[in-house]
Amino acid sequence: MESTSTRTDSCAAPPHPHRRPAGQDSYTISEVVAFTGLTAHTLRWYERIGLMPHVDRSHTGQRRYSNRDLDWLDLVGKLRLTGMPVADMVRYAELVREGDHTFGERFELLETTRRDVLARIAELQDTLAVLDRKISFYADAGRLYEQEKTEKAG
Amino acid sequence: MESTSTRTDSCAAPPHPHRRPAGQDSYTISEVVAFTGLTAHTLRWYERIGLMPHVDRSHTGQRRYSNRDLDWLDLVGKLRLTGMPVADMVRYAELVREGDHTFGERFELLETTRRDVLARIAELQDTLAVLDRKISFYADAGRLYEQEKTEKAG
DNA sequence: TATGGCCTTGGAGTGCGCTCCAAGCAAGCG
DNA sequence: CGCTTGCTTGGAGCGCACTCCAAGGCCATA
Repeated sequence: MESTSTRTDSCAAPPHPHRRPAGQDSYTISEVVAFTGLTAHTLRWYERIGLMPHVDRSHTGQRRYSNRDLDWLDLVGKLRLTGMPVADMVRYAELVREGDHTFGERFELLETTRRDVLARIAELQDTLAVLDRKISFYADAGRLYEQEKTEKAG
Repeated sequence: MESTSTRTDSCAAPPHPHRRPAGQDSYTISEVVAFTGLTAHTLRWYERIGLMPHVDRSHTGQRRYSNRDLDWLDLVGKLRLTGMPVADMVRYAELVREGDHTFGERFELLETTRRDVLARIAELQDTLAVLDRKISFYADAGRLYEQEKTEKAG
């Protein structure tokens, strides 16, 4: 994925149960839809905008995805969850296509993303604290409300 | 904010330096822009779609925001960071307007949001792990690359 | 042979969250 | 008075990330 040389990215992904072994890894678009949760429209759109490396075709011109493609889609899915714009992911894909001399730039892009993710987690934890305070306020208020009703009734 | 009764939400916010004391809390839209980072367009749009409680007006019809409004905007800002759709925030605002009998529903909405935020944090930490693996891969690859250059040169 | 299912394409459409525009009003200043 | 600044409004427009459409090809089964 990251490398066009023999030195490939061996740190890619944990094993997936539905995957076929190397050599027989040829999935139709609808299989990939089932695996990833993306729509076929989105998969084709990713290709159009340059977010996918070249995808193999059958003799009738239909897409045939490889394990490598699935790995890439996993990464894209993760990056998408961080809120990274698609344009930035396309940039990363371009760097991968350009070869090993872009290692440095890829490194920096990932580092920046990492910092963004850390900041995002911090923001969310901040928000969580606010939510927790509000939730316990409402829990207390709810108890008081129930109590008042009982007192009025009794 | 949460309550129309005397039992108000006392757990709202840490002190903000730029705020004026109760009684003199009357901010123009451009002041609120400076405080919140939102645009005036967005502030007016929030009002149009029902995301703001009623905002005071000056004798000439200009908006005058209160500390209470700023607290509300802080909360909205936090919820926005969680990715909560604006429509859901509008729903929450409606519940607040409807009065104390919606406490239960507000509680549930916040609880659901809390769970979403926890899930989101977990996703991001997952992504962080992937990024860290890739980053260390590129760090190693970069070192190897430098070494090769040196060997060729030497 | 025909019917259905799965796939192909370029291009148009959608929903969200803003973002901006045109036209106009009120206040302050030289 | 004219000019600038800051605000008002309804409605149109924009960018992103899809999402869908129309029209058609290939092929297996009845």
